[in-house]
Amino acid sequence: MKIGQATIKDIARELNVSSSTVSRALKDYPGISDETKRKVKEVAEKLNYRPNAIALSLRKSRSFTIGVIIPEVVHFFFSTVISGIEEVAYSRGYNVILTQTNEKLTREKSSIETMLSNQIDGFLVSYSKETTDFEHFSKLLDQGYPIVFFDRVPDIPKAINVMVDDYQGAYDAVTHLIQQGYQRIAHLAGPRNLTISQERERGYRDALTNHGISIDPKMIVECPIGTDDESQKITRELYEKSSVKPDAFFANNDMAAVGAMLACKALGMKVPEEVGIVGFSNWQFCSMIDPSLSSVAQPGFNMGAKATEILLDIIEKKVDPEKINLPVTLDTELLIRKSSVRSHS
Amino acid sequence: MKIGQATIKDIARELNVSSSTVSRALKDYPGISDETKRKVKEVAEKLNYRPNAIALSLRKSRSFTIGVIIPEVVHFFFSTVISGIEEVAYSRGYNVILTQTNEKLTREKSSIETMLSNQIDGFLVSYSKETTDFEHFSKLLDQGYPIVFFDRVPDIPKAINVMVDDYQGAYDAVTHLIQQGYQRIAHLAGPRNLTISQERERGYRDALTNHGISIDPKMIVECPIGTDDESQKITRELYEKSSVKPDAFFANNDMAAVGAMLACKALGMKVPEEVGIVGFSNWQFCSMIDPSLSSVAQPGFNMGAKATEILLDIIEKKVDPEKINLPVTLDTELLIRKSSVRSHS
DNA sequence: TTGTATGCGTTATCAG
DNA sequence: CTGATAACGCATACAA
Repeated sequence: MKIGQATIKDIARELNVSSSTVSRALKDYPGISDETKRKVKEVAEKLNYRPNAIALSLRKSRSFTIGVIIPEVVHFFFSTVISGIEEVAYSRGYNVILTQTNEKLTREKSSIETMLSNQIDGFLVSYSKETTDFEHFSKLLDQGYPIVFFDRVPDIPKAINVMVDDYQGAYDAVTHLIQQGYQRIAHLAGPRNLTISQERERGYRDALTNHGISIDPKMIVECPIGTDDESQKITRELYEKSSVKPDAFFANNDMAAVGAMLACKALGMKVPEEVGIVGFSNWQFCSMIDPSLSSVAQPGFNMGAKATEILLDIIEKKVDPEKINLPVTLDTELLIRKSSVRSHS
Repeated sequence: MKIGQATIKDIARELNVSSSTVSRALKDYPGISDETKRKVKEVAEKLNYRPNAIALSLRKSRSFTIGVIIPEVVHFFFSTVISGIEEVAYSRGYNVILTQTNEKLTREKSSIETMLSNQIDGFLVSYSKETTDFEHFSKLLDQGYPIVFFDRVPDIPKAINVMVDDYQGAYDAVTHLIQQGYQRIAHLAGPRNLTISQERERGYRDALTNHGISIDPKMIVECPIGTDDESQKITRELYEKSSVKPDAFFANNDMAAVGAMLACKALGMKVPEEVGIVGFSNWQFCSMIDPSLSSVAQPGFNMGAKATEILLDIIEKKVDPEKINLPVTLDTELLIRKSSVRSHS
């Protein structure tokens, strides 16, 4: 009827035994008669007994809950990561508490506080765009809290970082464009304070350099927001106000790539014949647009899964945090579609 | 140093007072000297005291945590809903525990069990495609657990349902197609056991009927999975194997709409000149594809926010569940883009 | 094989 | 104004 859930005591009373006996019987402790076990389990079933995880947490100082701090839930890549996290956590019997920071540092901090209050066993975090100081994380690490960072990872001592090989992904993408005969490849860069943006830019630069193409700073434009509108505007300006005339774009993300594509089309240029485009992330829509968008696929699900596995291994002391090969890097995969392939050079 | 968090007892010991005094001082109870309060707070600060939410939960039988059960995280609409949920929960001081069912009934049930074990204060659920029997929910409702269903809602007593006006959204979409001069409008329907699919189909039917167009059962095809591949195949078959030749599609979701669009293009038909297409959900990619896809926008964020507000109001007894006007329906908005607009009939 | 006592961190109740 | 005690549900060291 009402909410009063049955407890161990209720079972004990019903059977005229002590609650410790019930506790032990329920967990198949050695040294409890089969007869008692049977009866206890029977009554437990009858009363619809369900262990109180809160009481357990208090007792064990373990909540079997991990906290996930993420910039935005409504983001294809992050939602994919969450899915991987949830999957592994579920299979290993852990709960997932989720908060999004909306890219706000204050919210990042307050979420950490709340989660600490709730005695979570560990953190999985991808920090906000506002976060430039990592003191609040360092402190936790120093205190011995298990944290695994993913995707957006800080460069601080003891941090365990799981990331994709952004550098290689970018390098591959730009090399591909070069091989397709594109000569003046622009880069729509991401927010400069994020390591991932820096790595992708580095991959872009090295690919050009290693293929004997000199780097033109005007060809590198930052798209701090990352929407298609923004990059559409930036792309238009690149052609109209500047002397550079890119014949290809390597974008820091797919939205920016789509913006560039739309802008180029609007300016009367043909993709991929006149302009080649490659994005980053491989969002769902890549295969649905026309021409379909080549993109560097990030293994979001795997990243979430891997980060969670490491975190849980640390929590359960199956592994020594000091002994993990860092950083953990996952391979990207360049998916070549129509937007970057010229039938003939 | 190590994990041992400071507790009320630590503060009490440090000041040679009792823990009850500390507890009261921290909460600004009347009847504690300002002097004591000051000192307690000072030490609390110094020791970096943080209340143990788990102990509080045990004491109060309230966890300030709500459980969200959702089919898939990696889904634009659902991720939007989660965002709304998280936003409201955060602002009202609640945690969000998240699980995805991957459309599996067994997982739905086991997630409920886990959450009950964790003494969550209430549920927000959108059930799985496999769920046809709602006994597990009815039982909870009968026991007085607060549950608010959203999007995929069951037709059972006491259920509090938050949904979009799928009927009206579909009706508007089909009416729009008719007004654009399309005559043979097909419907790519969703899984039949979901109310939302039924409602959308009903809207489709009524729109046709009310505009004097008779309904051809062959024009209604179920797309149980909902991927673009599936609907691409189905669309092709519609033209090749069947005698019906639709000149428009109203799809149960955007992925299916894209599939239809791709299939039509592949068959050499022009969109929107020869075939009009309208989707449902207004995923991000709608504005990015060519031609841009008209779609019925669902207020996902608002749905999550609204559902959470209702749930928390019930939990905090600010509102009597019996007195809520049901169902709670949110308006859709038809976003007309290029895929359904003929310059001239 | 089972029972008793204690404690996890907090607060409500009752005394003083 | 403050302290002692019990209780939330459970697990375990120690006794029997």
